[in-house]
Amino acid sequence: MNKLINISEASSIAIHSLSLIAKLDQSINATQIANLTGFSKNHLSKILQLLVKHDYLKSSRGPKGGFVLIKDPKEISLLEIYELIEGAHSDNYCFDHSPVCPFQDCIYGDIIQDISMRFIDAFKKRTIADIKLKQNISYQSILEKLNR
Amino acid sequence: MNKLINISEASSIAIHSLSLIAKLDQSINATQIANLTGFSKNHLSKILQLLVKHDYLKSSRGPKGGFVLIKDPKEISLLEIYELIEGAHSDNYCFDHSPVCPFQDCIYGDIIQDISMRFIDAFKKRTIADIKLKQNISYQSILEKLNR
DNA sequence: ACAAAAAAAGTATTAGAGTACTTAATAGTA
DNA sequence: TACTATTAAGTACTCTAATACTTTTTTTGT
Repeated sequence: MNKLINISEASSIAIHSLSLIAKLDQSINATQIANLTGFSKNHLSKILQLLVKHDYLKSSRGPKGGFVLIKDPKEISLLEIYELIEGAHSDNYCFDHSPVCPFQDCIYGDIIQDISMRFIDAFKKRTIADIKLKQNISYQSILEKLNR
Repeated sequence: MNKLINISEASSIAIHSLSLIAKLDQSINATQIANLTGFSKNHLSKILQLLVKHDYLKSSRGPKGGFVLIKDPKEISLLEIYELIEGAHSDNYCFDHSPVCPFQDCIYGDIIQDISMRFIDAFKKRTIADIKLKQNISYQSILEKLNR
């Protein structure tokens, strides 16, 4: 199944992981995050490395190691994470092929600009702190899972 | 530059080509379309083949060969071409990894559904006939270019 | 010091899009 | 009727980005 919007598994992992880590006041390791979210541990690890390198997370190695958040989740927008992973994006859908495109305006009409704008707006406003755990999933129940 | 919306060069070629062919009452070949639009002739040819196979175009080989439209352009929506090329799309951005995702609702909020709906609506309404040539580009001037 | 755990770094595989090349069909011409 | 040029159709290759896997390094508890 093709996706209309380009959101790679990589950015999905980044946003999920940050949200989860933000809810905890102790460190959590890659295996635990993978178990809780269902992403592959390998891929997840790679993304977490990136988030460490960009100063969203602090990592510690060895037994009892793991990751903690070192930024205020209210200050982390989905957009900045999305762009960190996917790179900056453009809403120019002319493929730069034709110096003399014979068509008036963009053949797609205004829709591309319209929805790009909406997406960016929404992802700029929404922060990691806005993402909530299910109500029946308590901090307690997560900790229990971690220790299995 | 990454694109927010998944529109491959392939669907762009399909929509551009159909629109151009729709404006002509004589056949036009792949080289000519490539010259007018700036797409690579190779890629373009491949896409035109697909459109022939799906009964949007009729092709003829040999000298004076080329392509003509065999459907009413008012009846061809951008959506059907888009989906023909890209495949059916899904707006499920849960990557199907976790049977027990710990998050409430979708972490992205409602934005994905919202803009998917807008996109589909717009692409369903807009047809090949709606795509206009630039005002200063006449049928005549296209024909001139064709014969260079 | 040693062994186990964990992150980090490096390597390999895969899938899809786009490209290049080859084959088959057609029309004009002599 | 055969020859040649032209054009679409078909096939095979390449390149890249995303994801998966493996090895190395660091750390901690005994």
